[in-house]
Amino acid sequence: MTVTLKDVATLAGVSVKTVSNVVNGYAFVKPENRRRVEEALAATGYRPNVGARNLRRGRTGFLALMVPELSIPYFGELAGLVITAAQKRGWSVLIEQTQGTRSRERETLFSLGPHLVDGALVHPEALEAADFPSPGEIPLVMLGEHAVDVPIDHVAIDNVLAAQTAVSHLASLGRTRIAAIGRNPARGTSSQRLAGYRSGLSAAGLSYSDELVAPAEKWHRSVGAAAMRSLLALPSPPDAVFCFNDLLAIGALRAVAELGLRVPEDVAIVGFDNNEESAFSLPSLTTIAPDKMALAEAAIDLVHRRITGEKTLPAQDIQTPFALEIRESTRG
Amino acid sequence: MTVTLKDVATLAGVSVKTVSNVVNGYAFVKPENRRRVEEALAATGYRPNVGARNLRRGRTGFLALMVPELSIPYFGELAGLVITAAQKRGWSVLIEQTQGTRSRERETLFSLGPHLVDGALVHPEALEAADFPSPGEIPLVMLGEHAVDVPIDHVAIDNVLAAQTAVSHLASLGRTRIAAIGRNPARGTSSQRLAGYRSGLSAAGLSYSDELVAPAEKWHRSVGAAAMRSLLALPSPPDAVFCFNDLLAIGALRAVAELGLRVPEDVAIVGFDNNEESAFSLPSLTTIAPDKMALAEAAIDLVHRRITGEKTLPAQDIQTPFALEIRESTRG
DNA sequence: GTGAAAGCGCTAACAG
DNA sequence: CTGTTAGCGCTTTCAC
Repeated sequence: MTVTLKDVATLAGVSVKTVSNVVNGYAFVKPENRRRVEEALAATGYRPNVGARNLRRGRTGFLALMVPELSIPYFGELAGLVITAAQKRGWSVLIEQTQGTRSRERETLFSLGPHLVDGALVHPEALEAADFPSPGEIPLVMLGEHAVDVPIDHVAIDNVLAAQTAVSHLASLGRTRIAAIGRNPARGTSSQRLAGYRSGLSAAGLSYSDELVAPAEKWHRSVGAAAMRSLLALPSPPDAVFCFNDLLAIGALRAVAELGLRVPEDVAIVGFDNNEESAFSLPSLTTIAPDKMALAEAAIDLVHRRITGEKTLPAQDIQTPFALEIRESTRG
Repeated sequence: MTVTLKDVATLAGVSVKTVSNVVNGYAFVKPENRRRVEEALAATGYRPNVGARNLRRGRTGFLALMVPELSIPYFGELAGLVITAAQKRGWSVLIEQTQGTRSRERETLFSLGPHLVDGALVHPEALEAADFPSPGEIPLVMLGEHAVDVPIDHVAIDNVLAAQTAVSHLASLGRTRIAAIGRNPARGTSSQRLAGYRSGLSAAGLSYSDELVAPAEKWHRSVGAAAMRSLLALPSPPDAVFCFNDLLAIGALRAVAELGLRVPEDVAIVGFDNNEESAFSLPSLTTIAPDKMALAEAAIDLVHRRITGEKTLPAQDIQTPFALEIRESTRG
C-alpha cells in the first residue's frame, strides 16, 4: 500500500540510506544515483512518514496553542498569526480550547505530553501558579497576562501602560467622569488594566470612584451593553468609558445608542485589542492596538530557542509594542 | 529522562507486554501484577509516547482543518466548533490556513500525508477538481461549497435556497430594487448565492439587472463598503441589498451611514453567516444563520465513519439546517 | 496470563 | 559516496 523508503530503494536499485540522503537533501550523492532515486520517487509518489521520522528524531513537528475560545475575535486573529509564524519554522499548530476555565486549562496543560508536541504557547485565563507542570517538561511560553508568578517564558504588551494611555487620551479630551468596564478579580489581565486605569486617572488629576468601575464576568458584547446601561443609569453618569476589551466596547456602543445618546459627544469610548471589527463599528472604535504579529513571532521565536538548545536560559519576559488607535468614538 | 514502557516494566518486575496490557486497559492481568504495574506507573509518572503508539497502530490521532483564515469570524467560529466536536471523539485538530489561494490550497491538500493526520476537513475556496488527490488517500470531508464536482464527502447548507430566502424576505418588505454584493466567478459559493439571488428575484416577480450586482474579490468589510458606495452612486440606487456574507454587510452598513442614509428606511440589508458581531452592529444585521454546530458535528461524524471502516460508502452529500435571523437592518 | 521477539518507517552511526 | 545495521517506543503475534 503506502510506499516506503525501502520500496523506493528497491526500485531505484540503491540502499535506503541513499534514498534517505536524497529525500533529506544531503548534498553528496552520486549524480547517477540521485537521478535514479528521483525517478523512483516520482514513479512511486513516495511521501515520508512523518510519524516515523519524528519518532526517530525525537521531535514531533507540532506545537500546541492553548486559548480560551477561537470564536473570540482576538484569539481567532492571534491564532491565525501564530500558525503563520510557526509554519515558517516548519511547525504545525494544534489548537486546544479551554473556555477560560481553570479546570480545562489544567487538564490541557497536563495532557500536553512531551511526545505530542515539541512545545506549547498558552494563553491562560484562570490558571494559578500551582497548576504549572514541573519545569523540565516541554517548553512552554505564556502569552498575554502574567497572572501568576512562575518562572516561565512570557510575552505580552505592557498592559498597565496601555490602559493608562487609553485613559490619558480620554482625559486629554476634557472628560472628567471616566468610567471603566471589565473588572474581574479572577483575571490577571483585569487587575493590570484596572491599575493602568487608576494611574491614568491620577496622572490627569482625576479621582477614582468605585461606582464608575463596572464588573464583567465574561468580556463579551452583551456584558458590555449591560454594564454600560447601569453606568448610564447612575445619578451622575460618565462622560467617557474605558472598556477592557473591544467586545465590551462594542456592547457599550449599542447601549449608548439605544438610550438615544451619542458617541463621542455624550460619551467617548475606548476599547482594547483592536479587533478587525472595531474599525467598522458605527462609530468606529478608538482602541489600544497591540502588535499581534510581533506577539506571535516573539512567542514562536522563544519556543524555538527553547527547543533548539537554550534550555538553561533564565525565563524571559518579553514586551511587544502597542499603539493607541484613535478613531471616531473619541473624535469630536 | 523520559520514562518508557520498558522502564516501568523493569521497575515492576514484569515484561513490557504486561505493562502495555495494563496501560491499554486489557482485562486479563493477574491482580497482583496489575497492582505492581500501577504502582510503578505512578512512581515513574509514565506517559505513553503517542508518536510511537501511532506509528505502530497506523493512525495519528490528528485531524487537519483547512480554512482560508482564522481571523475571519466565520472561520474562527467554525474552527472552534470543529475542535470541540473532534475532541469528543478523541482527536486533536491541526489547523492549516490557505488565504483562500488555489496554490496554498493545493499545497496543503498535498502535504496532508497519510501519516500526518487520520483525516481532514477542508473548506476550499479556489480549488478545482484536478487538484484533489487520488481517492484512497486519507479521508477528506469538504465543508462549505461544493465548488467542483468530485466524489468526496461534503457537508454544507443549501446555499441557493438560503440566498433565495434572504431575497424573498427583502421582497416581502416591499423592496423592488434589490441589489447584491459579492459576485466572484472564481468562487463556487458566490455562484450559488447568486443563483439563489436570481431565483429569489424571479419568485417575487422582480427582474434581474446586472448593474445591481456588485463584484467583490475578497469578502471583507472594506470591500463591502466600497461596493455599497458604488451602488448608491447609481442613477437609481437600490432600496435593499443582499450581501453574500456578514462582513460585506457590515461594510455596507458603514457606507450607507457615511452618506447620511438610514438602514432599513432607505436601504434594507441582509447578510449571510450570522457572525457573532452581526447581533451587535448598529443597526443589528438580518442574516442567514447556518447551524454551524450541526455543520461541524456532521463533518466530524462523517470523517469518523470513513476512518473506522466504511471506506466503500459512496460519497455523501449532507445538508445542514439554516435559518433567517431577522434583526433591525430589515425591520421597519 | 505473561514473556520474547518482531517490526511499524525512518535516521544515524559506522564501516567500507 | 553508499550499504548495513541498530534502534526510536510501542503493540502484537506466538509460544509457553
